[in-house]
Amino acid sequence: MGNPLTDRIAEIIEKMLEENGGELELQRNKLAGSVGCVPSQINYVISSRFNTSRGYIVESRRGGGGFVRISKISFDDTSMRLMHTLAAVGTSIDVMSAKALLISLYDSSIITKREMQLIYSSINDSALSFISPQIRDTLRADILKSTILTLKKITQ
Amino acid sequence: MGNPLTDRIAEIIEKMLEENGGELELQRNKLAGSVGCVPSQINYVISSRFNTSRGYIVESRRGGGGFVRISKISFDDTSMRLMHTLAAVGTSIDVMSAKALLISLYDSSIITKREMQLIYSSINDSALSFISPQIRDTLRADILKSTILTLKKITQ
DNA sequence: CCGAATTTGACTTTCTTTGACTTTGGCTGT
DNA sequence: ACAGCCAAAGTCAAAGAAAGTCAAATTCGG
Repeated sequence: MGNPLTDRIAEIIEKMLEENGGELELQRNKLAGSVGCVPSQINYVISSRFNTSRGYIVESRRGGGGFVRISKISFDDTSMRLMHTLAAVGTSIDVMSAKALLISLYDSSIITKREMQLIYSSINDSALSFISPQIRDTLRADILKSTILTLKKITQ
Repeated sequence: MGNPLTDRIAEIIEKMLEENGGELELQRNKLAGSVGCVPSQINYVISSRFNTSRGYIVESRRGGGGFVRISKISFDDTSMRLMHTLAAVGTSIDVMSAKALLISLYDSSIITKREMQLIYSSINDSALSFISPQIRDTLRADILKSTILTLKKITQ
């Protein structure tokens, strides 16, 4: 216990997210200052608690006026199906299985044919040919999960 | 948050562009004065936000009565446009530029908003966080090019 | 005690802001 | 015509402002 820093920071962020309807923009150094930790701790919290597989989308910008934007993807309607798909992707997925998942989403009219083709073009082996085969499936899973989460976010 | 100067100036220019049907002539020092910044800041905004890869053409003249003319490129031919975009991606591309290209394709009605968001989700830093930063931009370019080629194939 | 999670900080990268200096073009007086 | 002045815009590099990365050190749960 000791209530690790990470948990306290995660709580703060969750609270802010709730107050802001699931989306917030924070300044890494400000938050670190107010909590009294080093800035990179915020990165740790975000990558360990607000990552894609937990249903968050994170964007950021450096330099003057920089920020970190975190948005939570809601868990409601059609998204049950998408959550299921997300889980099916797991931490690693091969081209064939990925294609099958996409076809199945298309069959259920969750994505259009065009969208299916576009998504497929971003995860097939030729798009990722530059990446070594050992980690290609992991990367493919990451990309696919990011896309599915976005789908969840924008479908409604 | 901090809403950097650059963004405010870019917004002003965008608004003027819209009001003028995609073409405008401004005076660098006047604009700088009215915004309250140093003149060269305007150059920074223009080169970082209104460059060729974002689909703008910039011309200017020095001396008395000088001006900066910014015009938005309009491609009537979709396939031409996609080839241009493909070239703009090159062998490596950062998130900001990639996003700008996608927005520009959306503005030209070549992709839908949903498609823009989906493609973006497959190339943003969080999707590729597993990949080392040194090669991330190269991978991003590969994925984006693969997607654009598919777009070219399926857009009749 | 071991391995996983956390904490820390030095270093890197990206983006923005500023200002000193340069270049260009038009105008004016001769 | 043209020399010189002035009014623009351009260039570039340094300084500043954030966020990101990485790995060593520490702590925690089993």
